[in-house]
Amino acid sequence: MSVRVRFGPSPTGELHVGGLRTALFDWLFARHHGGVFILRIEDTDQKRTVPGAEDRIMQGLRWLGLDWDEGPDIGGPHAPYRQSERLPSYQAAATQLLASGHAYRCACSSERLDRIRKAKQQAKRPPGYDGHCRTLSDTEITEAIAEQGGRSVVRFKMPHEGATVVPDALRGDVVFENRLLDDHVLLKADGFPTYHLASVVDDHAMQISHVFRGDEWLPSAPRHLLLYHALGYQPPIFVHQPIILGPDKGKLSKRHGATSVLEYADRGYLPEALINFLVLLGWSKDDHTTKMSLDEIVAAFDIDRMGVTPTTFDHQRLDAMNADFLRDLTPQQFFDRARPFLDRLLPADIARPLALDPLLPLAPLIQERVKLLPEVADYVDFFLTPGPLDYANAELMGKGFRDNPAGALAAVDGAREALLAVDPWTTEGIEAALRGLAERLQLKPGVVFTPLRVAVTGKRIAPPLFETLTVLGPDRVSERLNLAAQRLARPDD
RNA sequence: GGCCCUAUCGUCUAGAGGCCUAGGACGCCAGCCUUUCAAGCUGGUAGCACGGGUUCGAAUCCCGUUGGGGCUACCA
Repeated sequence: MSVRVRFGPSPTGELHVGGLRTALFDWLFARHHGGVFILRIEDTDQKRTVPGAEDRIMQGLRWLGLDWDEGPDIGGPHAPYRQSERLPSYQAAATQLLASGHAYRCACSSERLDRIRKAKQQAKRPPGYDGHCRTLSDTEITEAIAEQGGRSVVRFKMPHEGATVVPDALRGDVVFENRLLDDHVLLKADGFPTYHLASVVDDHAMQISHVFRGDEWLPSAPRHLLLYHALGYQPPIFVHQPIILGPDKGKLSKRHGATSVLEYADRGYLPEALINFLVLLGWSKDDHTTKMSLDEIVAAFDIDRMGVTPTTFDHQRLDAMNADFLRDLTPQQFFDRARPFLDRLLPADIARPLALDPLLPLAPLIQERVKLLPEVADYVDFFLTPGPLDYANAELMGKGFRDNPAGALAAVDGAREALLAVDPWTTEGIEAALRGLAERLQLKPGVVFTPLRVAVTGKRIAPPLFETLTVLGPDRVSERLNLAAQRLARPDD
């Protein structure tokens, strides 16, 4: 059987991690089996459809590199791939079900529906439609519809007896009592289908072989299965994945911070890290692998190693993974990725385009210090800024020279002098000179180096000192050291 | 309330009756290294929800309890 899977987001908002994980598994499964990955927009709810959402969903998928073989933008053998453009096929299916006696028209008003729902809830009976119109004769229902101003829906005629067995690829057969299922709506009054009808009709039309979806769909799976039977279709293989929980163990929602995929891009996560993290939420390669390239994942991915237990989204783990992937980048790749963030974050007085090439030697040192791309700004701004650095004198003294400007000044002056003799200007030469200085002053290196670090970077936390000085160059170093010396000589300012 | 899913360290997981005095990773703690911060290395902390079965033997199979989650729309 050829593998054909679809991701069917509904354009009602952002693509969040839950949906993304489903898309990822779809994509991986298709790629692993050399199958086809289809993007289908499920916009059957006119009221909730958000303009622009479809574009943003596609942007998110593209950012992750999840490319589709058939979709609304590129077409395909089963176009269109937007459900709002496939209305005739759902209407045809509804007509077929009406004719075969598997469905019936219903003219109940929403007021009546609300009323019976509330009554049933109070009576501790399962809510759901009571089947009022199911028993009406043709003339009666025609009359009722006329009374409602011509509005009607089409409902599925659930069997009152028996059970429906849903085969799930992850948990085996799941049994549902038919009598507990109500006559759900297939075709709404506005002529649009519900998810139930639309997905079944489309999955059949598009020859979908496997349906991956969140397990919140499991309770309605029997409805779908029964629909397949009623329409005479061969059902696909269902794979209901466990859902992703938020840190509070509830269903992941907007409340849990960045849930939109694009927001992860904005925050400086690498797509490869997000993918690696997400795929491990509900799937494992073996008993020890935690880091994989996309190719490795595609090669190893399959249903047999998917889990069934709900998983919690752990930001710390994502961050650690992102840091890990960041370190694997080459210096050039690293800056290429960081550049958009630096453009945005660095002060305007730094000329654009940013001259990052001279900093390339520092990249590995920065890479092992950041978890997210925006943090790079803090490690490079002092290399690029044209003006004097902004810092407090207390910073300059650090812990080693606390309330001791004279001590700090001695260190700075000593460094100025020691550095004068460094030629050529190399990391090794600088290190030798400054270590020599610390020895002469009979102070621990850390004590001596702190004022120097603050003088040249403006901060306590920075890349390693010697490399920083190397890249900064003798002129700027001496300029900054002089400024620091001046400030220390006037402790009151 | 009803129905469905589910239950291994705090988190993600390995485990498909003996290989388990339960393995890996993130986190956390300690030590080493050390010019700040990191990274790295070493070690440590911590778990089979509970109760019954089945079996020579159960984290693994069955039943129940409890916990967690989901669904219960003319939303998806």
